[in-house]
Amino acid sequence: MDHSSDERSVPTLADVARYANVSTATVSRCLNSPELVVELTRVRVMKAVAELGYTPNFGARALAAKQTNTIGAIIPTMENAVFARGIQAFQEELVRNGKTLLIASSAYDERLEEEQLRTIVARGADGVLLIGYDRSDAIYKLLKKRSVPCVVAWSFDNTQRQPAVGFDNRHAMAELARLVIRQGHRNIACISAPIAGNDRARGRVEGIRQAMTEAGLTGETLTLTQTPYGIEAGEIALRSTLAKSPDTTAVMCVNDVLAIGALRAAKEMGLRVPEDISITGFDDIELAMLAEPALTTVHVPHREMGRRAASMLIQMVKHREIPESIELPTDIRLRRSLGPAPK
Amino acid sequence: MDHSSDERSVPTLADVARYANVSTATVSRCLNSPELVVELTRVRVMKAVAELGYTPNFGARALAAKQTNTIGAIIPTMENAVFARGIQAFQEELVRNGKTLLIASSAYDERLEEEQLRTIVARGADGVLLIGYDRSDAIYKLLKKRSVPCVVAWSFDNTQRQPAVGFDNRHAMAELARLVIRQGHRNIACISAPIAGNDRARGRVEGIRQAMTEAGLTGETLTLTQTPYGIEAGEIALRSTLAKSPDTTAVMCVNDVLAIGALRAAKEMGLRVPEDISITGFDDIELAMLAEPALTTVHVPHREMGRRAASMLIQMVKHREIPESIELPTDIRLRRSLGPAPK
DNA sequence: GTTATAAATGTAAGCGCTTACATAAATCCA
DNA sequence: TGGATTTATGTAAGCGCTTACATTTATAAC
Repeated sequence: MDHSSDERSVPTLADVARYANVSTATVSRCLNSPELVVELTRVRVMKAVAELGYTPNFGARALAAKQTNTIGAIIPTMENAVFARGIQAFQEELVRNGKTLLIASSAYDERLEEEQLRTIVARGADGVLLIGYDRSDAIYKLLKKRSVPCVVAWSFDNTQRQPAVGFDNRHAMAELARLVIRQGHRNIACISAPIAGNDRARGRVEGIRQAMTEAGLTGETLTLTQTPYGIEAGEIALRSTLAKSPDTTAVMCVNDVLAIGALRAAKEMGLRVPEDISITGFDDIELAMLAEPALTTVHVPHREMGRRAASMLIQMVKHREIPESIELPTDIRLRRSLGPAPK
Repeated sequence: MDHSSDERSVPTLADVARYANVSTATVSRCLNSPELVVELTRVRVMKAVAELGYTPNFGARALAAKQTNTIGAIIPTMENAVFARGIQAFQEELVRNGKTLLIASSAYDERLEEEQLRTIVARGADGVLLIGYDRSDAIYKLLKKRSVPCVVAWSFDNTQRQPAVGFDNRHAMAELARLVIRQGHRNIACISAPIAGNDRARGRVEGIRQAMTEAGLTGETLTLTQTPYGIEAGEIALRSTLAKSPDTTAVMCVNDVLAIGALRAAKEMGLRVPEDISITGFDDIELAMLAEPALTTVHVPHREMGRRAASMLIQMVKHREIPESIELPTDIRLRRSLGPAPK
């Protein structure tokens, strides 16, 4: 079978030490703080490392050093381009700093998120990235108890204490809603992801409400439809929205994917966008620009968010201090899908 | 300083053992092979675990058990929706089996891939997922030396020895090319990702060539343009393709993203698709159906691929045997972007 | 050339867990 | 009922590394 422990087997620190004729401590130092070892020795040791093809055993290292150089991230799903992009940038920044990414997805499920966090913490992640603030207290407590630094991304709210890198969802959406209202829309509907346990979606919906109130649209209520993620889900949601409120002239979606679905459903129903109905999104994924008509949406700097979240986390791990949260700007991309309200 | 059994610090196995008044071995058994422990004791131990909030230390466990329950994956980039989707499914299947995903991205760079693999292996991944066959021998050797099981995804080629879950890129693209040729196209061009070190792209290009040869299109040579990934890159590539070969009537792209770019450039240049020029893609991402006109492409079951790759890897880790590779079917989605060749 | 000081290396004690082996308790069978 | 099994638990030896501390060697200061 596989007697993998011949002389062929995986070399250990001790093997390298023997081969280079030094102590294990010296080898360890060559690897971790080379400046403590005189050049001559260091060269000899490195040669031994190379010749034996030695790679440190992670478990042993973690055990002895109480540091894993691993950062965990729990995101709702990678299938959402927005997260995929942010996480890609996050990971690149980690690698640049010698960290590895441990990844898990929660499928927008709070219980699953907690479970995943437990395994990530048990694996000794030095820090964790979480999406949005909303989650059970148990999670924050666990993090605190194990003193694992944590940063929140995709949200920014200065009433919250968690360090975050994100943007103000409510504010960004309110801005867009004001624009919609300025176009004369009064019967506005919103298609949202489920807002329970999702402060990003909730913030966006609240933003619309806020803008409506500001504009004195108090008689009209906002027609809100909650739905899962996906283009098809957006299509269905538009139909049910129009069934509920046939007078709707503008549909604001909390993300571009739902908006694309809504756009499609509108076309299928023979409605012209934006002449008969306006539709807006959020995120500004590539699709937004490509849609027909192109989608008015809120642009979010996903890559920058990922990158800065990584830096922040690395700082927190290194210096054990709580940094200032970072609020990133968003801006509105005005495109054809938003037009004046029909008479 | 920290007498590790204060109530404040992280509890260890020994703490649990003391609390439950059993030996550490028994606690360990309760956690790993509960059937070896009599119910009464087990209940007591589990209660202790819960009350102390104990979580096993991963490093220690890995060190002692020589198993990490971690699976690594190195993908070119998560920003490509195709990989994001496959990896999401891969990860879900891992979690279902109690494994965690360690993820890295290579940015299509062979050297980076090797480096990432080293760190993943050093972290004791029990198995690794790689995309495509093409890579330096050093990588396969490393894997072999450390006897880390590895499966290749997104490619299937029964002349290769690596276990794989994928599809035959060449064959799938040849099929599509035959269709294109049957529509009367003779001046065909291809926009591809760089084919060096990318057997998927290369296979697809070869598929086109093969179909052309079969059809006796030997005089005509295939105009090949290689370009990085991205919609914009696709646009630029189309322009340069048409500059090189103005007679081109069909442009086959090796993925949908490039095709979308090409589509857009064609429109900008005032060309009608498919009346003036036909364009095809590969992957069948959501965008393909949404494009105007909708994109003819090859549908690939990305999620299934991810899921089955995970199962295969788990089997390999558990039973230490080399499984049969799995060839997944692809099928052509005929949509408006492909039409008969103009006169 | 001492001796004090700094630099380089070595020694060995864990880190928290698993598991082979030893021991004790429970069950079986003639 | 007493030994032979079987079942449950305990003991303790590592797993491969880091690092405090001890020791040796080089350098500086006089």
